[in-house]
Amino acid sequence: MPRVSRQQKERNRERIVAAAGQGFRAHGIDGVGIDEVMKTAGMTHGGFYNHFASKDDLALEVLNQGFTASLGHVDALIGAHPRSGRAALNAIIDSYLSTHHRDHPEDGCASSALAADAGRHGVSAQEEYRRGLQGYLAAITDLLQASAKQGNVKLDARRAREQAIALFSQMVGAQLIARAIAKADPELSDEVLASNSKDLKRR
Amino acid sequence: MPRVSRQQKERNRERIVAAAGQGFRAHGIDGVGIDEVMKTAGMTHGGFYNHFASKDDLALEVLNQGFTASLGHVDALIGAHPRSGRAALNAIIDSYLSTHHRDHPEDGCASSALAADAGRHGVSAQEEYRRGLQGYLAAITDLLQASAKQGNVKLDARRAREQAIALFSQMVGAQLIARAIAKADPELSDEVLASNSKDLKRR
DNA sequence: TGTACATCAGTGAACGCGCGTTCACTGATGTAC
DNA sequence: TGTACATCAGTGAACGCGCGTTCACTGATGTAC
Repeated sequence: MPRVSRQQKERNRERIVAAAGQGFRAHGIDGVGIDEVMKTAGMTHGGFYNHFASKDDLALEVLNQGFTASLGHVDALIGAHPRSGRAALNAIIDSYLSTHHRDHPEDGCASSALAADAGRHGVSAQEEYRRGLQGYLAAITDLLQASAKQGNVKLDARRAREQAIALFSQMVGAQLIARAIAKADPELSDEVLASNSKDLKRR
Repeated sequence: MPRVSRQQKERNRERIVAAAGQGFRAHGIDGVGIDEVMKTAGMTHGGFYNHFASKDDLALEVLNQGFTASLGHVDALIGAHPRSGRAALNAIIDSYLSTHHRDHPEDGCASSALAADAGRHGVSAQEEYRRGLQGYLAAITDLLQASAKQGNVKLDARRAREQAIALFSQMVGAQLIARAIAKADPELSDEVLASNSKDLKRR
């Protein structure tokens, strides 16, 4: 049957990245094979190397795209609350700490799903992670400043960034812990999400 | 040469668990093989199955022992500050968010090193994680209540637990993020630890 | 525009390696008398 | 206490499987004229 048009090739590449993104997030980079990724993308494994030099190369692309997608989601939430930084922040918190996000890491934030993988991978994977992280932090810092301004509270840039880091760290940790016990103790897992959500909104 | 005395066998088992604990924390459960664990423990791989039924079985033991050890460390820190819950809390925060802890996951907290692994493993691994988590939360809840009492602040049990969950989640998230970018951007990694430390102590 | 040829995306078999697990063997340990 | 035998912890080779990667092949796509 092959060969396939340039356009089709590009579509296929995107399907591979999408399939790998879901698989890697759900089961870790080492937890999913090329074979499975390609099958999910609707092809056989052999063609993989027409698109990527190696599995690591794919992982970099997944990190890159994953953060872009997540940041898009954050921007959409911000756009839905144009008048209030606080409301936008709360929407982000609710979305991030939802049970749905816990139960569907494959469609969720790359930062929580792949933090451990990035820590154990090479510099280039960490580069990608870093880029995504900076994006998140910038967005949250802006919201915190907007929110402070709207509430007539003083908040200098340094302090806003500090708080953004704290807030994001807490969301990531909460999600990881909630997932780590989701199967064994759903109630405790729910409690972890709920307590963090309450605490974050009180800040 | 073998066989070996009962006592020696017990010692060997402990060496295996210790070696696996360090390896698993540093590289993930899937990142270290039986062969490597046994070599580190000073034996050849064949004897492994005289001690454990499977690698998963070993992983459970590692989780179990790992949390016990970490909780012992926390207790020691608390013991060093018998008069002040706040001082003990700050000591825990400093220890947890130290660059040393970031750079030596193999000797560090099982909760941050193995959260992702637990989330992806079966119910029994999550059971162990849950047991350890409850231990941490109980210790922190107590400290928060002691600290509040010493400062003549009202803090009911439910609220103390809520804060303990938030605090611990933040520490775990901070460490995971710091590790995820440690090689690619040490400065940002340091900033993540420092900002979280400041923020946590302000609470 | 049509024809002839080169390119190359996807296929599926195969390779090589690592890893979890098994097994026959050995000889020191533990035990029964 | 000593002797004879059974047990079994560690050894190292081997097995089997999965996974990342390679490769010869095919036939549709892209291109040169």
